[in-house]
Amino acid sequence: MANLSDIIEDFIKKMFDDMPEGILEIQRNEMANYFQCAPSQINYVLTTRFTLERGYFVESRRGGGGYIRIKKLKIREGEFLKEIIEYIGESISGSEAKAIIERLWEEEVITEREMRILCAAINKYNLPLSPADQDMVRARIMKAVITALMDHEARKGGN
Amino acid sequence: MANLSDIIEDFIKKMFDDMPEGILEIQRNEMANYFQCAPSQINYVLTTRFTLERGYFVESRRGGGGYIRIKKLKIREGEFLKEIIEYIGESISGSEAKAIIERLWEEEVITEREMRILCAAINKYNLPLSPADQDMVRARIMKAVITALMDHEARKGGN
DNA sequence: AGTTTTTGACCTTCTTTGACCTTTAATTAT
DNA sequence: ATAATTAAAGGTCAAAGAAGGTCAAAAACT
Repeated sequence: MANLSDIIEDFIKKMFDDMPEGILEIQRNEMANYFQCAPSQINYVLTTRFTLERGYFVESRRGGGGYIRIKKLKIREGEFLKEIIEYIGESISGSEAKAIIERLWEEEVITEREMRILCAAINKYNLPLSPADQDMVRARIMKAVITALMDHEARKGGN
Repeated sequence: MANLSDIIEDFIKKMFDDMPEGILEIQRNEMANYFQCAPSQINYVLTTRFTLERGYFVESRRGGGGYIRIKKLKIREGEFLKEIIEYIGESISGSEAKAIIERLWEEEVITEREMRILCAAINKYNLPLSPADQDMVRARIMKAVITALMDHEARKGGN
């Protein structure tokens, strides 16, 4: 984990621990200065790690007194899994799939054990197919599993 | 006598001696440089020697700060799950796979939820491939998942 | 002959940097 | 007071850099 983007990502995520509201404001230049990097690297981290699919919403304002505000989204039980299924679509890369699985765990939709099961099932070394087929099969597996989870929840809840 | 691939294999395996967690990270180019070989030879060694069947799990990431992570799976000898993996082999039909999953549930190796997750993952309707490929991919997924479960249990159970 | 290993050319993904741009607030000049 | 200017943010985009991946042909074993 030697790259700066990951370090910045972790740093920001830790800042959320002190923010019970789940809303955080940062100054781009201050942060860039702290990490001794180009300011645009902060944007890079935000656009690759703090996306909607990963459960964050980013707003900002320029000019004097400007800021970047990052909100950690609270999931809406009923629609959360449905949205993820839509996001997955027909094909998904290994790294995106992994991000989704991690998010499901963070949101406590799946257990750690289940996370491991899923990661194993979609790992490219375990899917001996052409890259394009891998992405397609991965999307199918992900959607099937999430659908199964939804069904399970529904049955439990409705009895 | 020993060819380069064997030497690299041994070298990597020795590196595990210093890693009590059984998780190792290497740099492909660094390693290729050390052994004065083509970088792709490292991939060759990984795909032929560090497979699930041999008890390893490989993940990687490209780009700056990229890496190849090799996990030596912790598996207790003589475990029931190991027999199942052998039984699965290279290819398995949907009905056989389903029977195995149900058996795992009956033996309380997996929860009901996990059973549903697995059944969804290996269902033929979710694997848009030729029948032969389906059976092969299904076997891979089953083995990967069972291996992940064994590793998870072994790590949890205080090594 | 058949299988395994080795090599190399070419590809994809992810990160970092920098030059240039836009928006907003604060200050200054009229 | 208002308009013009300056300062203070943040934004964009493309190029360069830093990994790792793939595939098939050639070479070396058995």
